[in-house]
Amino acid sequence: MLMRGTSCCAVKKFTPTKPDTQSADAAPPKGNRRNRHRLRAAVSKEKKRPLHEIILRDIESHILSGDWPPGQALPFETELAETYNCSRMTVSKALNQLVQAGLIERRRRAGSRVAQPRAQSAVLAIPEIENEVRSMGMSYGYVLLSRARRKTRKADICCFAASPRMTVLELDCLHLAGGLPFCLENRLINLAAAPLAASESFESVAPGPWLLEQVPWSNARHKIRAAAADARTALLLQIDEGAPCLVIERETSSGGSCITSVRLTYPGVRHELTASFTPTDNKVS
Amino acid sequence: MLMRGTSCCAVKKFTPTKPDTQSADAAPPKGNRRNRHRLRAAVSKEKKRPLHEIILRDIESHILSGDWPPGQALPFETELAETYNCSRMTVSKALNQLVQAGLIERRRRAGSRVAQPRAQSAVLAIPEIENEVRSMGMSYGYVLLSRARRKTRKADICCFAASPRMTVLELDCLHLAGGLPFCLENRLINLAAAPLAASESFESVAPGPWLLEQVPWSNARHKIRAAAADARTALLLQIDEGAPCLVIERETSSGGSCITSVRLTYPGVRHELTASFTPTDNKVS
DNA sequence: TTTTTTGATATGTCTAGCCATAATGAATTT
DNA sequence: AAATTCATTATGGCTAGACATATCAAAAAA
Repeated sequence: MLMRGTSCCAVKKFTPTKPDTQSADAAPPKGNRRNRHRLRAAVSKEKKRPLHEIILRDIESHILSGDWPPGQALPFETELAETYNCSRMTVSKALNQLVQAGLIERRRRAGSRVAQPRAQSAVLAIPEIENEVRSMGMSYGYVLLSRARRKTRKADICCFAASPRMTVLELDCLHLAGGLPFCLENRLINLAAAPLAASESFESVAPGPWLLEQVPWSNARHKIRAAAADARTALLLQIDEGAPCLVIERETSSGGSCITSVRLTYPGVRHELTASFTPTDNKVS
Repeated sequence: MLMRGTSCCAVKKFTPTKPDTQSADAAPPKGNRRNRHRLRAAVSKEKKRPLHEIILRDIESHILSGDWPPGQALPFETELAETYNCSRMTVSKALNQLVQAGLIERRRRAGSRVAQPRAQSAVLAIPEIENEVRSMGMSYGYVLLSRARRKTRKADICCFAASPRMTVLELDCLHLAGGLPFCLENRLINLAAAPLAASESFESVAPGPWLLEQVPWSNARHKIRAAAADARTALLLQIDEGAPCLVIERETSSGGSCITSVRLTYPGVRHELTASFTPTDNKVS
């Protein structure tokens, strides 16, 4: 109310490099908008990208280059709106995405500032084994080693160990790549949560893909560690006993109750997990 | 243009459970808005949470519960706007957050639908080693083993190996927890990118924290694998030669040029990486 | 029959405002 | 001096539209 003139949007912004050709002072909103569009296209050669993304990338580059160090206060929304000649909402959209990416922090009266670097984090992709094998250009094979129904034990992977005894289906399977052992899978399925598993043989379909079809969605917890191959593992994976293996354990739960847990054992020499992380564009590759 | 009546916002929405008390047909926008606010507070007991988040959680629960299976088409934005008695933009915000979370997919003419479950992914937190040790309630120690300036070699971690020979600072250090070896660090620092490193002894400060202060921000690539300890590693970590180790390699680059690479070797038996992942609320714990 | 055109439509982007809310600092009261 | 009030201010949330654009399907043209 006080600052009517500069309130939400800069109604008129004179870019130094290219003065507005049509300087009709009280131009109707439509005409003004056209002008802005043309001006934007002329100034930033990138015609296709939406404005909020241009703003995001621009600010991101200021931060990534060290131009704006951690703790640095960003211009206010209204100022940025004027700078980019757009509405406050568009700026806000860009800034909120930067908050999500962890690059900036915002507080209501205090404004926005560049965040302090946090703990290193990474988005880790743990693909379906079949896809993983095929994407390496190798043939995929699957063998069911054992299938048994039993009660949970203390030694079981965490979520099953914690809860009182429940009936689970235990599967041991071997995934092959190019005819050679690729990964050993030890799987527990909560029969209370996925009763259909009891009538599935799992001889031709691996439990992972099967479960994906059954259980709607999931929250997952992973543990990754290195371990020495025991005698049985060594035999099955055709490696030496004591050889290092990469072990990935995953518990999948849905709404508090554990659905399944799995332990994947990869020969250490043959397998590698990769993860990449960029602040804004954090895609799982 | 055709569907004027139902275009953007449902101007009037009669909730079955609570018919609108003020049924002034052409109520001014302001009064109407007040009504909506009161109505919303009465219907959904959650007063504090913003509407777009309520919508997000609501749709999320439909998907997570399996009520809306993968491939299921969601109601259109306009329909949801009517359902929740809000504007299309608010619905759009919620839906776009669900896209970011990977729960739904949207296409322009086709509408929105529940996404097929993708490759398992997880947000992996790789903390600063000192914090990691201290958070376990153990004392932290740091020892610099060697410090040398040299040219890059073919055998160096990828990004350095790829580029033509450049001058790097190579550091070997040992991190201790409770007086025992915890992690072995092999670090390369690009002296062109971080020239100040040349005049830092790294005898009292580990290169990780030091670099965080120097380099503004970073994109990182990680590789995780299991490997057997070689003679030197075994000696330094006080484990047996050939014992399994968890090896984490990280390359940090900024704007295309590699800043630093690091190989962290943890004794397999003593260390575990954990990662958690929930579709929408994916926090690094 | 095949290709092209055309219209319909749902989302994508953006605007120019509105009011709410949290945080701050100054003025006022206790 | 301490506590309380109060105006200020920047972000948070939201609206009621507008136009843009991708895309699907049906009609028209080849």
